[in-house]
Amino acid sequence: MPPSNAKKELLESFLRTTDEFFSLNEFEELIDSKKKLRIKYGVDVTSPYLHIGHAVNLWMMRELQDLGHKVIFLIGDFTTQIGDPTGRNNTRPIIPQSEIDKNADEFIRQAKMVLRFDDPDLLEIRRNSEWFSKYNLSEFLKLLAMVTHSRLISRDMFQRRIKNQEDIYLHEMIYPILQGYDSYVLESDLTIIGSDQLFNEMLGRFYQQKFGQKPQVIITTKITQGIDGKAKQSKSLDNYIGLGHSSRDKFGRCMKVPDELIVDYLKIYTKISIEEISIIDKEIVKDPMKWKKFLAEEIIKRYHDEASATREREWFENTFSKKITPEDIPTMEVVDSQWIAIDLINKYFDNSKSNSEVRRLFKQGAVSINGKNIPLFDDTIDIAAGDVVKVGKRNWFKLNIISS
RNA sequence: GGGGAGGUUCCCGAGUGGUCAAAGGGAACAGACUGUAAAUCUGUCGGCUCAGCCUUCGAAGGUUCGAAUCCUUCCCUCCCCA
Repeated sequence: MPPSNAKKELLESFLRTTDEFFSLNEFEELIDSKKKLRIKYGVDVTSPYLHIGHAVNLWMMRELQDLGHKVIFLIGDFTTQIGDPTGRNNTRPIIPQSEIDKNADEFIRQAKMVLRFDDPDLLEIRRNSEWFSKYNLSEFLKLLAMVTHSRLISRDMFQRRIKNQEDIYLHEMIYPILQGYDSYVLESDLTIIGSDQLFNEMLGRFYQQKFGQKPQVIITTKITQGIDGKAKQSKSLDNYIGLGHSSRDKFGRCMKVPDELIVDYLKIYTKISIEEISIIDKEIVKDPMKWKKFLAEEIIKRYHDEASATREREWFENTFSKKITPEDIPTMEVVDSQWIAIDLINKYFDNSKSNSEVRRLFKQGAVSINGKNIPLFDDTIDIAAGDVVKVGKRNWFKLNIISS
């Protein structure tokens, strides 16, 4: 039987962002089976910041949703109490339940930018405390009896710690077992993950087989460097484009991406066709900025809309290329029309910067009013309503004088 | 239980009695340059009533004219042995 068009399209689309299938054959079988798939999407809600890297996985799931498959959005509220040791060279702090709930809400708010949450046939929300909080010890021991110690410590991360003579706490070793068991409980057919989760999800396959279930297919996705061109995107390095960022920030952050990364970003983070990207790849040296803006617009279109994309591009061009003071800047209301320069700026920053820091800004020539540089922080200046103050590259505000 | 190493400014990491607000790197910020919030270059990067003063080097005491550096106690982290 020749592959259907839909399947072909799906595979092509998936190949673009897939690192590895475990296995491709099994995946194709799943698609061919015409079965409504259950896609496990397990979430660690330690910190609720989704970036466009996470969203790569979400978009793949969204594609499956659009074909009628169902995402099981699994909040790992129980396992979060343990803390996933993945990628950590030290033990993760444990966060309280109230925090977990709050984070889960925020997480969902962001995931909604990609996944459909509106149809219970396409998405259901579960929590693994449902089964683990009342799980009994003898059952648990049976689970443990199925896995050997050497299998668990074969994990690269554990190996690293052993090599460095660092501690491995027992609950950390249990974590993969619990995550794996989730797959069995949810009868997962498929899960789409970062490659760092591979070991845990492989245990899912293991347990499913042990319990007579068909093992889930695992798809790991490609990872690109962060916007600083270094490590992968992360909150702590602040080198990510977050789903929670405003469209303006998304645009700016895209512009921060090193030129060399533009093509990779187009491949992974947009739906621009591969053919078109290969043309861009050849063109790009001539005018990297043009294509970086293009990338930024595409990304904003994906999470917001076309109008925002255009608006932010224009804002960026006007503000940074043409150096036109933007229209939509905050207004600061003041009473007096005569100020010591530094007091005015301090008022704007509202104690978020120290006096020394603000003085430095003056010294470095970062402060201007209506385009005229104010070099001395202790100058007395006369201001009028409508005056525009600029501090550094990205801070502007307008003055409004109110009568007391 | 025994032995050893260590806790330095946002991060990494030098510094072992004065020349230390503390090297170097990273991050960040500013300026220049640029078609980019890329790259590159330069500068800044504890606080203040700022050419001076004040507070920092896990905590508290002590020695000294003078301590991040020496001593004492305490707290914490890591490693080894049993």
